[in-house]
Amino acid sequence: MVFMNTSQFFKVLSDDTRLNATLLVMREGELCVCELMCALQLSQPKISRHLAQLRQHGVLVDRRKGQWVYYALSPNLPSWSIAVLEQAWSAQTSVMQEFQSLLSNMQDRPLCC
Amino acid sequence: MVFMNTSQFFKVLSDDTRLNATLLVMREGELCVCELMCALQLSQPKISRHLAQLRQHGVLVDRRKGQWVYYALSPNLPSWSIAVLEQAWSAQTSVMQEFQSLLSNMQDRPLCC
DNA sequence: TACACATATATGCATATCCATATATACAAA
DNA sequence: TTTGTATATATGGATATGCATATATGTGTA
Repeated sequence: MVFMNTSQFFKVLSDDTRLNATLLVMREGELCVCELMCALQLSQPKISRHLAQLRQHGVLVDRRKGQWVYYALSPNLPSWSIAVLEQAWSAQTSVMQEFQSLLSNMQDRPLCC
Repeated sequence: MVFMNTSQFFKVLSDDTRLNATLLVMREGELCVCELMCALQLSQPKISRHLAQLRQHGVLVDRRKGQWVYYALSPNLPSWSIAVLEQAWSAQTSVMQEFQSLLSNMQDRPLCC
């Protein structure tokens, strides 16, 4: 779904799981589902379902590599939504740093390309 | 409710009525309920309910003047949320201009201070 | 002044719809 | 088969909305 109006974009970001996953993916470049499970400490079906929503609304794109599916920010996002995500990051910095810390301490982390 | 986390802020803006009302109020400075009814072409109870939500979440503040209740952006909004609203305006400019046009054509518009 | 009425806004209630979540299961790759 | 990921289903809870009504203020009239 390429087209998205403004309130729909906010709606997609109105859930903590989706917001944190999006910001973490933005900052890290690309993350697979198991990395997000570890960083956000959430169950696999829960993460997966929210990632599907983000994909369906054109916020994230996915790419399978072997057994893993990696998610990244969509290259088609308009500049205003990137700017909104940057503002959200600035409002969330301290929380996001905890997620980054959990991620960097992850055991058996799959190697990104 | 002064404190608001990031996803809650997005949730408040995730509805067209609330988003458009907030942006219009931001641009016009202060608007009463009947002006918003006219600009957004929506019923009074519907507008009133959404304005109440915006007030309860600290996005708008209200001020009664005679029979009218005027709404304005809260002076306590953090800068990142102002920046988000500005981005939203830029994403919505053409639609918002139609609302501004309806507003300027309103008959018997109450005089703002 | 007192009273009736009009206008602007808010709210209680009922209802329909949407959303998040858990559990279980399916699919895909190694 | 095992591991990683997606999805179907059921369920509880939140949300939006319409209708009717309440409240608050203003206006006119006697």
